[in-house]
Amino acid sequence: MARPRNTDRRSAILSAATRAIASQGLGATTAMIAKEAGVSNGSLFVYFDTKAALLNELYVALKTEMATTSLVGLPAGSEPREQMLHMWTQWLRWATASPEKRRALAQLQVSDDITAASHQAVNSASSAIADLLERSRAGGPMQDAPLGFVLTLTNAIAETTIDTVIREPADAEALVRVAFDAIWRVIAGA
Amino acid sequence: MARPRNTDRRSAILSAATRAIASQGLGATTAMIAKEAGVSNGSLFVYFDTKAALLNELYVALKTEMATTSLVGLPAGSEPREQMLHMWTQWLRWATASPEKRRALAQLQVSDDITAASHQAVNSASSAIADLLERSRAGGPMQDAPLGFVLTLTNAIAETTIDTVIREPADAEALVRVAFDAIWRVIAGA
Amino acid sequence: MARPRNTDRRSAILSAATRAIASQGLGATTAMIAKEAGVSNGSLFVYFDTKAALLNELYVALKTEMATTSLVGLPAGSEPREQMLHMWTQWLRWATASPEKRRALAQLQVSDDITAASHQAVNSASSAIADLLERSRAGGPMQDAPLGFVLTLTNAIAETTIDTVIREPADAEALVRVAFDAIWRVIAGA
Amino acid sequence: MARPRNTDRRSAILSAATRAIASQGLGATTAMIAKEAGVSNGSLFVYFDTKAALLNELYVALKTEMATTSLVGLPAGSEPREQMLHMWTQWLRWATASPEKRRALAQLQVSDDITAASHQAVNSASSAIADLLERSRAGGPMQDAPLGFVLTLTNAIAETTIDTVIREPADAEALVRVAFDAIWRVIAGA
DNA sequence: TATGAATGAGGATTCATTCAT
DNA sequence: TATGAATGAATCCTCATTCAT
Repeated sequence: MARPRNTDRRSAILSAATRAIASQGLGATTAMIAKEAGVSNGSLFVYFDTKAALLNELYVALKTEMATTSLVGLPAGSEPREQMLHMWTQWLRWATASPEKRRALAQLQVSDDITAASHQAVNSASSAIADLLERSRAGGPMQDAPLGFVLTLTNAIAETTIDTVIREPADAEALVRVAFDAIWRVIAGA
Repeated sequence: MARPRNTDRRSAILSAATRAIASQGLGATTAMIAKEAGVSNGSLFVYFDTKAALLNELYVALKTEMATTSLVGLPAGSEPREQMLHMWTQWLRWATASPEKRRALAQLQVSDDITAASHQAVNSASSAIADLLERSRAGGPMQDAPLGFVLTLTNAIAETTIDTVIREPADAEALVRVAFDAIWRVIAGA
Repeated sequence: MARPRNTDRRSAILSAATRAIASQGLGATTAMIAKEAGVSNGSLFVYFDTKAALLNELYVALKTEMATTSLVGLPAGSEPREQMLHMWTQWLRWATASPEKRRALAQLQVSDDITAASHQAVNSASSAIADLLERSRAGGPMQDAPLGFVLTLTNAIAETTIDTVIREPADAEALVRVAFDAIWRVIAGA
Repeated sequence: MARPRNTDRRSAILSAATRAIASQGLGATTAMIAKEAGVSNGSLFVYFDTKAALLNELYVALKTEMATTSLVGLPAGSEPREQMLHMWTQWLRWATASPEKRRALAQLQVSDDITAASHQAVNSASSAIADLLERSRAGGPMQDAPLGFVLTLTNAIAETTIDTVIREPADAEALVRVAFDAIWRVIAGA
């Protein structure tokens, strides 16, 4: 049952789940999600074996989308700092343009339902980001730390920034610049 | 008169809740918690009106304990960096010594059951930390950012570090040092 | 499409509730009612949002049935006394034929769970009875009393009679006749 | 444990139960009642073995008080109608002066917790009333009906009247007179 | 005797999942 | 395939009653 024809329905459900989780948290019921998707209760289980399966798939989809979007139009030949800044800007654009996706993702990230496999899948999906990070930290104070740590760290800072911006969009621009400088200091020193 | 209300029981429940939440997540049932505390199902509700009330109290207790412990023996006259380092060390010591408290706290932090009042209570409990942060960033690149942002940012970095250390305690010492330098770079520049 | 919602099931639950309440009182649990109806615990809540909702619906259904039955075959052109006697006879027939309905109704009538709306709904359902009562008391000693009072009074006498008849069916016939005369004396004098 | 010294406490509890039941219905918890009585939870069970025991005792006490009060100052040598009128007046005075007792009694009367023994006890307590009723109906249309039936019937009419008066005290006086005439018509004819 | 802490058997309700149509 | 009715285990919480003090 895991992959029937109608792709629209699948994504309708995933999209509904995003909205439901953003507003109700992980406690959003499958009934709510189905209703939000304009689909029957039972249909949800035609497309996803389990609520957990839905959650995992949504997590991977959201995180992958985020990674992909962040890399769109990356200036190929530029310096790492330039590229990081580009990524950072894209990332924030995505998150502020889709606050519901961001909120849902934040919830999913800490859920016990997300399997190690999903976390793994996401990691490999963001290998391009990892590469960029690798190049950015070369010769810097973080060069000997585990790459995973640097990744998570960057992610944590980014998410904190995003959440602050979403909550108080007043001085967003300034804040975003300050935050990028902070990230760069973390990764590349000075 | 009557059997006096047993303060041990209260803390037994809080402590059991910590363990249960650390291992089962916020879905840990009141029955589990009561059993783990060696207390009857109904007794839990003698001490806490509601599961949410228990969660909130636990959150405040844990976070306050973390803040208090981090400040124990703070070298009064020293430079901000010295003091931050001290706090950082203490913080990590607490977290690594009590991984269950750390895990429970991580879950509680994102729970919808935690009221604004509890978050407020915690904030005021950690005002000393805020002060230290304020002094540390003076004249640095973060001096104009909202203090709350700097606080959350520091917190995020710390927690990421702690989680990594807990997961892979191999090169803990080195990692901790690297992470502190990163934090200092974020807050104070250079 | 899907399994159509079974109307029998609804009435099975209502009917089971009647029996359960007749024998156990309003404390009859939803579990008992569901079991008695040959339905799962959860199904009860598919048909009734709440135990209180079930109770209210049952109350209205029972009282309406009682009113309707009492009016079946009412001799249209007859004198009020004739009509009242007819109603009285039908009423008693219904009550003695369905002692469980009568007992359940007695309990529901005094329940705090029955809303004003339900009481209202019942009132309008028994407007034909009210009309008959109005005609019967015309020119009699009760002509200036509030109609609601006369209605409740009649109801109280009827129910007392019914309960006595159900408890001791020995001289039912005589008792019923005596009681009717009493009612008529109350309403119409002489 | 059924009858310890301190009579004040006993009656404090009974009185508290009256108030609690009047306002909360039979669902009033023993905790509520104890608190209302200014007595500890556990003490209630020193005086009454069981909640049901408390309820039964309260029922008997209330009903007995009602009967006794109704007979105070009964004009000894008068005609039955005169005596009935006196009783009726006293009864209504008691009920309107103590609406909480009346409300509690109404609830208790239909409770499954009240044993047959309690109902029996009440009957014998109101034997004087029964006597009066017996004399009143002599030679009338109710002379051959079971005495118990006539008693319950009278009671039902009285209670309906009381409830109406309590609910809408506007034309109380007129209503009370009309109702008495109705009762007398029921019992003694014309 | 008086207290109120402690108990644990329920009780109403929810919800992921199954299944008849 | 799509539906939504049906399920029943699981959950939080209540409350009469017991018992240590």
